Amino acid sequence: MDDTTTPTQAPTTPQALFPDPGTGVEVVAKFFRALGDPTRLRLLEFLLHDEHTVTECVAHVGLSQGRVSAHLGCLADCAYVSVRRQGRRAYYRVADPRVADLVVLARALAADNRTALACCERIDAHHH
Amino acid sequence: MDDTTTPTQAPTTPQALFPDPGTGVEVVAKFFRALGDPTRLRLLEFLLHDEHTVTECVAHVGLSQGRVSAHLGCLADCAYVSVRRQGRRAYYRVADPRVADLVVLARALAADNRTALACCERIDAHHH
DNA sequence: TTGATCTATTCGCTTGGGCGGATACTATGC
DNA sequence: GCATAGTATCCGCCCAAGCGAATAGATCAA
Repeated sequence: MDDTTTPTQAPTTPQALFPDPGTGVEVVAKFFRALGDPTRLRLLEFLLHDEHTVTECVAHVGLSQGRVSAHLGCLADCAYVSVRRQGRRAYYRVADPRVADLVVLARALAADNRTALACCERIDAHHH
Repeated sequence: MDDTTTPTQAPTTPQALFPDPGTGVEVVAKFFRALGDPTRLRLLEFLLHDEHTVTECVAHVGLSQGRVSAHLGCLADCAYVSVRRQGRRAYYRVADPRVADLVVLARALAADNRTALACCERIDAHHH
């Protein structure tokens, strides 16, 4: 699905910092935010290795089926994962190999500063 | 899935997927979450090019001084930026060159799927 | 068909965290 | 000394979004 009617990029954003300023800060922030939830990040890393059904993901993260389904849908919306439907099952997997690069890079950075990160109370990885 | 055949691995986390599984999912998610806010992402990209004082950042994003200071503190806690104090001023800048790589990679991925991303209502980049 | 299984969506409930405004603290200038 | 500029922290307010439970569809098995 491509927006053939619109020109190459949106003329609305006032900043021209990056090669494609058409993708606004809001959208990129939303993209990052998708990985800002521990459950979704755990699911994504689970799907980096093999494709899995929703039920398998539920068993892996231990949350309610509805929640897991919504999280997977979110990851799919953000194109972190793709879905393959077969019968009544849905098989999710990581679509783009660059996703793994992104996670590895972030993990490397986070690991180098994990002490300071863990102490940061301004963001409290909200979980029980 | 044959997770029943669990070979002896990390005692705390059930997954041994990455070189450093010691850095938990919670911490990495917190790391991503720091960039999940449009204001912080805008500030980070502003600081990718040159170092800037808090006042300059306030002028750039147009929010209250207290908010901007807190955001910069958050970015510093997560080691995205470093601070240099001189007199009564604080100069912030991006510390690690890998941070630029991370942003560029994420922007490339987000740009490739910006249409779907923008339509994702499960995450509503919460901003007026 | 009927019933079981698998997935997606909706609904309250609750909390994390962004916001401005007020305030505290420190360094410079007069 | 006092005033001002620059920064950081605190305090309510309020909404995005995570959670489980219930429910709705859709597919397979008998």
